[in-house]
Amino acid sequence: MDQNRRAYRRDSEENRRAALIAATQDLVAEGGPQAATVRAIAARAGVTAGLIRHYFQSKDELTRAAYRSLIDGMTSKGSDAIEGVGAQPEERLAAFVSASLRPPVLDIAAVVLWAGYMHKVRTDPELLTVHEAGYLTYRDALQALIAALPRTATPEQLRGEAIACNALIDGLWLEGSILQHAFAPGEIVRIGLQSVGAILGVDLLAHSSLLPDPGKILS
Amino acid sequence: MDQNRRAYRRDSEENRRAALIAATQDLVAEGGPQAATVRAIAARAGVTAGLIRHYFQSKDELTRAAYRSLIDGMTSKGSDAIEGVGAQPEERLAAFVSASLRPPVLDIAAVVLWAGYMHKVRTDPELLTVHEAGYLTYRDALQALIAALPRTATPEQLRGEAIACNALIDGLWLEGSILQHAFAPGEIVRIGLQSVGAILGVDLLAHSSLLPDPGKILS
DNA sequence: GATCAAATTATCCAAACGTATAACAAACCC
DNA sequence: GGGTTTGTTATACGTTTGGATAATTTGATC
Repeated sequence: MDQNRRAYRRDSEENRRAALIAATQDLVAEGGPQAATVRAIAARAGVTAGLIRHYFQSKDELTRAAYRSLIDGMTSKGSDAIEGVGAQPEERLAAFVSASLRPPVLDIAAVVLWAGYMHKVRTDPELLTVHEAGYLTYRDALQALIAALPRTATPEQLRGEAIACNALIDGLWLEGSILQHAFAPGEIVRIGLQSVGAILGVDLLAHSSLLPDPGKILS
Repeated sequence: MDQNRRAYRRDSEENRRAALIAATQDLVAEGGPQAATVRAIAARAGVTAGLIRHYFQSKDELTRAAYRSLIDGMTSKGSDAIEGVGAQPEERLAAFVSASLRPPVLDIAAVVLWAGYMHKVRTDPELLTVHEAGYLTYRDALQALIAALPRTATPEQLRGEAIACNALIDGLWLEGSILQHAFAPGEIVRIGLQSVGAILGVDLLAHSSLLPDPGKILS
């Protein structure tokens, strides 16, 4: 037995894969794609580099898995927010929009992480599929909420409105995250609700508790 | 004289720096930040790697210069578009919006290039300043066009509207570029004009020649 | 046309990269 | 509790990285 050999505990495939994916995301968010080397990922996950290739065919495959995990997480956050909210359509839409424009979604680390994968999304057809599926899932959820509003709208109109509201949220998410100091607390959410309302011809501000937890916002 | 030594011509500092910056942008757009190695950049620019350090203190400084160049180029495209357009406020705003949602701005390579710098923007205070300056320049130009509309609006309202319209354009630019095939030709521009108009309470579609060059759009 | 500063190339270096493979040991089975 | 499996570590390899420095050629000056 080698005294200098590192002690370790076996773990389930599930846990190891999750740990490696989380480590990858952390490193990309902190230091960009270049920081996510196999050695750094392994160190962050508390294992040695060789183990990566035991669970993933290559580093690229780990990268793909990490991107899938990111997209799944981000798109689900929106839908999670409308669970437990009242049945009033305006209220539900407002909750959906608000959740996407507040931490942990509105977060510079999330933007950096997302942007770090952009190039691979363009290059790798599989990742483009993941991106598109995530985008459409989110947009469809948004469109369903819009369709539930007490208005009459053609399918074409609904599609355009969903695309526009989605884009508005994306843009606010981007700049609100990157230039956090350039906006007042709650300003991004307020502008989002106001503008989505303007696009759809409804008043969302009236149907949203602008400060769902004032204590936390001030802290 | 070494027969094998590479032949070369002297060039102005201006040209060399521009060539190196252009090569850097090309490579980042094509293969992501990792593809922009000093050797690849030099090869693309038609020189040898050592020359980079002759004109830039380090690779990082070249990277910064390339990002500055990108931001300057993108923000100016919007303002360029309203030159020569009639004096009618709606018409000018429509031209500004349209230009930002069409090639060469609406372009997956531009998005990938922009995203490739995201991490450095977060890390490097100098790049964050460049980003913020570019963002504010564009938004201020937008706000000036909005202020010129035949309406009455408070400064606070104007600020919010400019932020919202800017975000809407950003979001449409992003998804319209990445998922080009998911939208009909001209759909992004139409949705942009329609939604910006809805936010501001004016009809931009009526004031824009939706197909400024139908032949080109169909080709 | 000899001189000379500057532009450009060539070469070298230590470090870090992803990957491959062999050695080891922890948990499980019977 | 001995044997087997396989999760995990250790080590090595060839390549590429950004940076430093030396050698050389260019174009301008006088």
